[in-house]
Amino acid sequence: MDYVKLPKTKRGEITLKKICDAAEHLFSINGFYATEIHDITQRAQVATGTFYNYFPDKSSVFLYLMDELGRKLRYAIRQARQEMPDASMIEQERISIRVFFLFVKEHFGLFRIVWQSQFVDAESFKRYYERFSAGYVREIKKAQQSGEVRDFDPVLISYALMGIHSFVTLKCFVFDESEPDEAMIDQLVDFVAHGILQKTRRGDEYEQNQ
Amino acid sequence: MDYVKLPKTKRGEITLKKICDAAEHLFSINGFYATEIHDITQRAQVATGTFYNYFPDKSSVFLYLMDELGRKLRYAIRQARQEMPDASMIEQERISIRVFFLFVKEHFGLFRIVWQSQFVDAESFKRYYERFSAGYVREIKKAQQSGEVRDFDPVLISYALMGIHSFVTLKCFVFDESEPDEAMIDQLVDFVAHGILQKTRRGDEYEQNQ
DNA sequence: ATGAAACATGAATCATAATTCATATTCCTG
DNA sequence: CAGGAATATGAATTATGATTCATGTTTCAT
Repeated sequence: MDYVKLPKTKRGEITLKKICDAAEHLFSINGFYATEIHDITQRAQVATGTFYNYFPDKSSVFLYLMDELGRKLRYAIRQARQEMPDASMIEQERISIRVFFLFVKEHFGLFRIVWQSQFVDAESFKRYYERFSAGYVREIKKAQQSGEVRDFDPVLISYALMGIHSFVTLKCFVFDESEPDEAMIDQLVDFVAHGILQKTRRGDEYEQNQ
Repeated sequence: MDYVKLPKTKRGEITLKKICDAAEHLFSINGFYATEIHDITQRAQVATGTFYNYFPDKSSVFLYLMDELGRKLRYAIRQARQEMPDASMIEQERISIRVFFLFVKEHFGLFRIVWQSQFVDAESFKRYYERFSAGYVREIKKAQQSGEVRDFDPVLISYALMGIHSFVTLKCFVFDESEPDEAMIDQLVDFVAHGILQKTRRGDEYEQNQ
């Protein structure tokens, strides 16, 4: 909201969009430090100086993009969840995962931008995940009250879930350069719901370790 | 193994150690790009040029450290697991988590170094997690054969577990600047073992989603 | 003890890349 | 359609920081 100087004409809007698109692309491929302003402006087909009509400096685009992408993703997840308001927590989790992967597919940049942001601006990085966590915690608490979910620390679980999403994304999109299929999502949801252990003799093992 | 030119005298060994310690500290606080060679040599109390007696360039220390730390961590986990060779998979997982957190506490650098490495050298980054995953997969398969663990894709689960560890570390060590206690580890292990859902009516919900 | 190999030094070099700015062009309201 | 506001330009400035290198010191095997 302060990272960017918003344009006042149609032309300005187009230019800003071009710069943002170019920046998102380059940051996600090469990272923050390896991306030069010159690269961005070149890809956006504008002069170097034009960049500075919209952003005070390099970090600003980066943080602006992160903010925007995070906002869009949270919105997309919220929307998708609201389409199935009566679904159980675990079904909502399936929806979240699906939307998350879909979003990462569209905006591959987000993922790498967020991870790198901790070295660009630690506060923004923290804020990003805290916002996400907060949304999760709300849902988890609700599900705990309804008796669906057990009495874990919701914050802890929210980070565990985010960790699962992030690392599966890493494995599929980054390492394998493919994308998760529905069978994979099924497994993940099942894992989150019931854990990795065989279902037999379940109570036993659980008690013995407390 | 190629990142560093190993010293041939006692003095050289001491110097290399001083440089590595300084680098690990600075990289973990400020990250790769914000750390200058000059900072490292200053903290190590050696001249700037001395650095280049041991490393061909800046990325080399970084990747060397990552390699060493990764090796140490895997070794520590393997050792701890072997002390309880008859423990169940899930108890082994408890041990791994505990050792992981302990290691991060001692070498906070590792965590941030690894995360940033994807923008320094993507291959090293990938290799780091693949090595870790491989260890996990071995254990998971064993536990699947013994019937303890269900028939998930072991690779998928290995990344899910690493994600949980990493993000809980992030939350505790980085965001809260505290450290996970034993109660937290209990919850994590319980979550991994049995999932988040209430234990009642377990089979039902599970079937309906397949 | 000696001298060739190792190691240490830090000022100087060199390359890179963020940012500025004076000027030119385009927009759009009245 | 006039003219002030917006926007565009890209060469020049400036800062930064990695890397080199010629020179001096220390190590240690013989």
